[in-house]
Amino acid sequence: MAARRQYEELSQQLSAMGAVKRGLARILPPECPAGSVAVLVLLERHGPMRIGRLAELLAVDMSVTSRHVAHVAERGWIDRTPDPDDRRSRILRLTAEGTEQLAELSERYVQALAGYLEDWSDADVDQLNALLSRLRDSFGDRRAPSARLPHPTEQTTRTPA
Amino acid sequence: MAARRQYEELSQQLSAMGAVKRGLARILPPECPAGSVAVLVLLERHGPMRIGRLAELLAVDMSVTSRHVAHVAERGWIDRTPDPDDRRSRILRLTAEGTEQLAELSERYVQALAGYLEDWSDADVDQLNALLSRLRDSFGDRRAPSARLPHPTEQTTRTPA
DNA sequence: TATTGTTATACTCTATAACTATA
DNA sequence: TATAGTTATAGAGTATAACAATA
Repeated sequence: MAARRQYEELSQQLSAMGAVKRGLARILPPECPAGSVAVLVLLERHGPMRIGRLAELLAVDMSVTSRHVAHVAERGWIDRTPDPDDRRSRILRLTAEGTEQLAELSERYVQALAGYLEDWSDADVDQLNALLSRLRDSFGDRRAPSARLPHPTEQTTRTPA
Repeated sequence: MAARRQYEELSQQLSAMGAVKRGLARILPPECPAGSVAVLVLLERHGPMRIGRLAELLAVDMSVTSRHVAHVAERGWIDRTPDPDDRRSRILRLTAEGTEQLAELSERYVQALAGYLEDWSDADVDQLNALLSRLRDSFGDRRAPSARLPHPTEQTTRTPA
């Protein structure tokens, strides 16, 4: 349990992260906004999955996920095959083009970060990664790359009907 | 200079911060979205200023700042008095109502963070604050609470005419 | 002419709610 | 009836560009 002043500063720091995110977003190609990147990355990390699972990992509503997925599917970066176990669903899978796009994106991110963070040590970056991962955990987000124990009360990311 | 894998993870962590920001945004009253909070906080920390300076601190375009400022001014949280030195500008200043609103917001943030981060130590929060501050610095953002040395090449936050 | 600020327009990301198809 | 997914609509945040007033 930390002090009031620390929390005030943290809320400031978090709201200021917008500038950092915009800095990273600027390096993306116009056809591939941040939402698309997130879809591609999660499909690579976790393998093929249904849209509901993806929404959970993204920690956004399924309706949002549906639009991001439509965007990347239109560009051929993923395909959607019927789920044999449940015909309401389709299985999302990265295509070869998607994998290629992802490699290109990763290259851009790494280049940009290497430029911005040239004076950061290995340990600094590790520490920041670890703290951010823990922060997301504390906020109840269970997205990669910090997958954890499944919770007994699995919350849905769904608009309540 | 860190390794490729660390940069890839960091870009992931940063994009995942959206969930944390949404978690914090949900505690705000409907009349006072995050953009308004940022304006109020900066006016409290830095004192009265013009809109151009505020845009710089917010690290967003002046057009965006103008809208946020209009929002908080309409609600009486700031006032705008003509700048005697330059009649194109007005000086933005927190009102008593604004200060009150800010106290209420601060309370909400602290409560929320204390809840989310109950198992974080003092030192953990300090460390995260320090790393986030440094991260913003590395991305060239000069917003509070990590004000630093002024740069000789003061970049504008302005749409290029 | 250049600068400060405002406004119009457009785009991304998000949530809520209504809807379709299947379970 | 309930669930998986889609679509329509709305709102916040942002940027670009055109504009007004002043320097």
